[in-house]
Amino acid sequence: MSAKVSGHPAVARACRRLRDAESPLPLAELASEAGLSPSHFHRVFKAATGLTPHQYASALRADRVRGELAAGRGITDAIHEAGYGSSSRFYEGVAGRLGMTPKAYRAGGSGARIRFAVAECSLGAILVAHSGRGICAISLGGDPDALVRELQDRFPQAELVGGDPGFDAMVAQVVGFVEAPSLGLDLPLDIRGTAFQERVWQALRKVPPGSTVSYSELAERIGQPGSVRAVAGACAANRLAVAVPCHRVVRRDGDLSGYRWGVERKRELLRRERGMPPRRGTNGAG
DNA sequence: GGTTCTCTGCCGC
DNA sequence: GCGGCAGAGAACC
Repeated sequence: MSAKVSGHPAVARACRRLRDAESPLPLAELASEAGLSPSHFHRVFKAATGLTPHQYASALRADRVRGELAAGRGITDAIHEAGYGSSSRFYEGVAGRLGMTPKAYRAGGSGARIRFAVAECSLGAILVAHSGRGICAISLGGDPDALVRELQDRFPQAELVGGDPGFDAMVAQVVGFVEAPSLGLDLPLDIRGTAFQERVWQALRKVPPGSTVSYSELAERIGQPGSVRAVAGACAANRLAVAVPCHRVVRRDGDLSGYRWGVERKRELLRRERGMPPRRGTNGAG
């Protein structure tokens, strides 16, 4: 277990440097501060964080924009404050980071179009939502209406489009994946989180079906053994059931801990992934 | 459109 | 574990 986080104080320091830096830091500079060659530092950093230094830095910048926008700052100011040299550069990459324009983001998703559908699977109702970039929500529950309300709460201003017939094939693919996670999901995901959350989610996606990790193990895997609570928080913030397999995180003592979509569903997912027969009475439906 | 930087794979120590 | 290099691709101007 307590896999020692192989000599990564350098990485932690680099992360702090990136956080504090006003302007982008070149790889060579980070590496020399870490006392490593650029190529080796790059490898070590990615192994520890799940992101390359460059990806990590842009995730941080996007965090800052989100923070500035959430604080009600003007869009141009927010982009500038976050460390983007020019707004055109920000807009080039923003679709990927925010999933929508800054104006739309600030307005709670207004103008964004989110297609969704609710289906039945063996775990009850399942909602799948797509932002145009990728799947932005997969949620499970007993009551389909509640799932839709939850989506609406999350994107209060977005235009939610349901019942799109062209959407069925994709939903079927997601349902198939939920029924058998080991098959993998061959669809792009629209994952949106803070830099830290994205690291945790990356690490989660590397946990193979049928196995579990503890929160502290996960914290070690992202190179921050002291951040167990933050890791648990990031797991809890996951919006993509099964695709980001937060159900594979359990307490060290074997306790299942919690699950956004119901601890019974977590139990059932884990049973299936271990090749055990499905249990009756888990799903709300039949 | 050219240059610089990033990123990865591979090999050597 | 670490360095270095090559080649492809992305970022930047």
